[in-house]
Amino acid sequence: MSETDPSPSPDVRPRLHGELLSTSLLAFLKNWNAYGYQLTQRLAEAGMPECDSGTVYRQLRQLERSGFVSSFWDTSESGPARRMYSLTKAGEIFLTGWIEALQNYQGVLQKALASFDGLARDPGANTKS
Amino acid sequence: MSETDPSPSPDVRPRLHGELLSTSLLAFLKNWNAYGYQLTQRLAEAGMPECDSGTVYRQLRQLERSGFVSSFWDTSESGPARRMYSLTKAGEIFLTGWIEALQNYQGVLQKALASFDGLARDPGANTKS
DNA sequence: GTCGATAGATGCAGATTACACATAGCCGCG
DNA sequence: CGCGGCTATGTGTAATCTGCATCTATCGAC
Repeated sequence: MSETDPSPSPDVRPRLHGELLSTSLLAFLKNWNAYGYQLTQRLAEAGMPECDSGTVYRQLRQLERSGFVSSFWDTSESGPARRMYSLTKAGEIFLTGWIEALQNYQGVLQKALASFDGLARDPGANTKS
Repeated sequence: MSETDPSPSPDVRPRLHGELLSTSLLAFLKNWNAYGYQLTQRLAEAGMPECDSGTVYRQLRQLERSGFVSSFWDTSESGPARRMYSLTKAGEIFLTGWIEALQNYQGVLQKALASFDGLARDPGANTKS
């Protein structure tokens, strides 16, 4: 009971990044072409915590390297040139696969949380197998 | 339409790791004490793709360092000693926060996917601001 | 004693990240 | 005109994380 005090307090806030970030970008790019700055703002609005813009730009470049998005320079508007991104077919396929995997993951979480909810007994003698 | 051929073919399968892996472990440990080997198998059964056992062990040690789980050596059964893990209060709190963040993330995804679904028009003239 | 299954851990090369900082174009203001 | 601020993108670096292979050790069967 006494070790519920992690003095180093290591980042108790969940961070959404990695695949979560890149798939969010892909999702935004579905049905909508946008550039990095825009996506960064949109992500922040949507409630993504602490989205570093540098990371967003690098992720976009990597998504392009992976063939999931394509880009071109847009100089039609005033201001600095923008790199407009759009989702490719491969990106769409990847996104679909990810959403499936995510639903599976959620199912795992919920099943794990629901099992043994009130009856937690000997771990070695569970109902499985 | 012709660039849908990424020659390097970069891993088109979504991988669940990082926070997804660690939170799955936490979820399994809620209401259930277990050791690494068991969790690795459970994860694989649950459909987690490609769960490297080395990574699982390392994640567990790190979760312990973070104060989200605690462990002790269990030598009661026959066979090699097992390191039994259980969720701490901090781990529960973290897990709860993660689930909230995940639901938020899913909301972001779905909103992003739903917007402009059939009416994708000029990206510069969207309804936002 | 040897083999296989169980159980956990580590070394290493490569990838990924957060943070800070750098670049450049445009706008308004005095 | 000069200057600061906002837009927009990019990079350097240290720290972290990952997958794969490999290693140790215990036990039961033969």
